[in-house]
Amino acid sequence: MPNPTAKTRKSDLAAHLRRAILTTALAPGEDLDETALCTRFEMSRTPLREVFRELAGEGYVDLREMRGARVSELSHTTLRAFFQAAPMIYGAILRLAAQNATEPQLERLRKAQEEFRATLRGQDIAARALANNHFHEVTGEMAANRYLLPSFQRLLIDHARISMTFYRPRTTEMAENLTQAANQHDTIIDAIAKGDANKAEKLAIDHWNLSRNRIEMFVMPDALDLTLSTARPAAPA
Amino acid sequence: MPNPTAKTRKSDLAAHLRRAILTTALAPGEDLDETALCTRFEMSRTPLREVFRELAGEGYVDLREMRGARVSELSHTTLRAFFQAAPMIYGAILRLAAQNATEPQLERLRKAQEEFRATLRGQDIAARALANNHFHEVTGEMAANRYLLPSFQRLLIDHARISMTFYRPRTTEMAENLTQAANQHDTIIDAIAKGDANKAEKLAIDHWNLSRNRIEMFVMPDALDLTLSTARPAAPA
DNA sequence: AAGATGACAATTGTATTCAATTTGTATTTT
DNA sequence: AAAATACAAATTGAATACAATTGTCATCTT
Repeated sequence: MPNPTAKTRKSDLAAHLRRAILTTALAPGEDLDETALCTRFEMSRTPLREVFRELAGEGYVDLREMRGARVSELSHTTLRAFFQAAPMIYGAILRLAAQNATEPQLERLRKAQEEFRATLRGQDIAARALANNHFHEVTGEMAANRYLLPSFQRLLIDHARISMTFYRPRTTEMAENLTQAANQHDTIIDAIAKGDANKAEKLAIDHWNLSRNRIEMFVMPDALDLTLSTARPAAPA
Repeated sequence: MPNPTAKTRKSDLAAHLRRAILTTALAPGEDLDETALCTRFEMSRTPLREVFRELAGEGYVDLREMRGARVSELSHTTLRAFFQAAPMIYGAILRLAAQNATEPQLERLRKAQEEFRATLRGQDIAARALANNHFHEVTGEMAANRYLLPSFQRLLIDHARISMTFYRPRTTEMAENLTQAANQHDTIIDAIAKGDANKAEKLAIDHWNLSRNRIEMFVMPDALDLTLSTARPAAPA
């Protein structure tokens, strides 16, 4: 073998791009320079462009005719679609996860949660977003439903990016919110381990409601704008 | 322009493959020969392989390392996942469609339904599957939710293929079942036109239950195999 | 004769080259 | 001076040539 890295260069590049996009190191809408990445990862344009198409299929990037690849957009309007779909999809994912999870998968979920908690003690919000993303990806695997997975993974991509955009905990209130999320992860693990599908589904919905509150705290710093949220329960005081 | 077809060859190939896969002219699991398709569509391997990756992202084909592309599998076990996900996703799609549909979209939906009814009078089951597929794709557009769409489109792919595999109406009973499906399409159009989200969601679930019954009529000619469907209402006598 | 080993053929992946399209810039025209 | 057009540079798409991998068949060994 002439180059020991030859075989993994493509997956390395894909992994790198995924991480960079999830952490918004590559911002939504940013375009990706083919030639720059070619030199950086020491490969020709052909395999690189194949990686682009692969990532496009997963929802990480958009490909435009004769106009190159760019990181998929994260517009204001997609937030609405996001919170419309997220509770339902994730409810279904956790319901199925509770029904189908294997012991090795559960072990990996516990480990993912451990690593997520570790990031709570630090200040690296990118690491935190990735750890949280990984936790949820494991639950997606557990569900083992090829029809739900593509939607779920798109939700996870944008969830990570929304986190990076909005969740920079400044107040103690928001820090508490994070701890609460971690606690929810624990109860989710518990429900899956017990095979309690109904509880798992309910916990999923709670988890996303918490997420929504956390975003609303940021998007609407005070209760000035009442046109968007009419009759919702107030964020936890 | 040296070749007038040059620009559309890729989309032509993609469209051809999609149709062939939906109608099972290309059977699930069948491998796709690169060189054969290259000569058939008069293009080099580079753009062809890009089309493969594109279709892989949409769920039409599977790409295996160093082992070529093949039409995505449709195993017996996926049927279970299919009917677990379909009612929920399609319920959500029709709910959103009722909320968001525009008048031009409604017009296209009515036209799609007309064409579907036309296929009921003929014997071309491939044309029927494609027309039905198109009807549902329009509803997917109406929903305009980028998170739900990828799952929905995968469901539609396999729904078309399952139709081609199982729904060859031999008995009058099954022909009636098809007419019923067409009638449901009409009521769905009505609910969307009126913006009745609750009704649209309910109709979606009914529609898939009818689908499931139709499949069960075929998969289980008599009630011998009870491991898959335990306590469900019997198929319409 | 059965299994293993190695060479060859077929297929897939990558690099390079060439062509077509877009974009930015400069010049010309009004 | 502003706008429009033409030209050039940069970027993207496709084709061909080349390298690496896999699978098959034949031969050799036990």
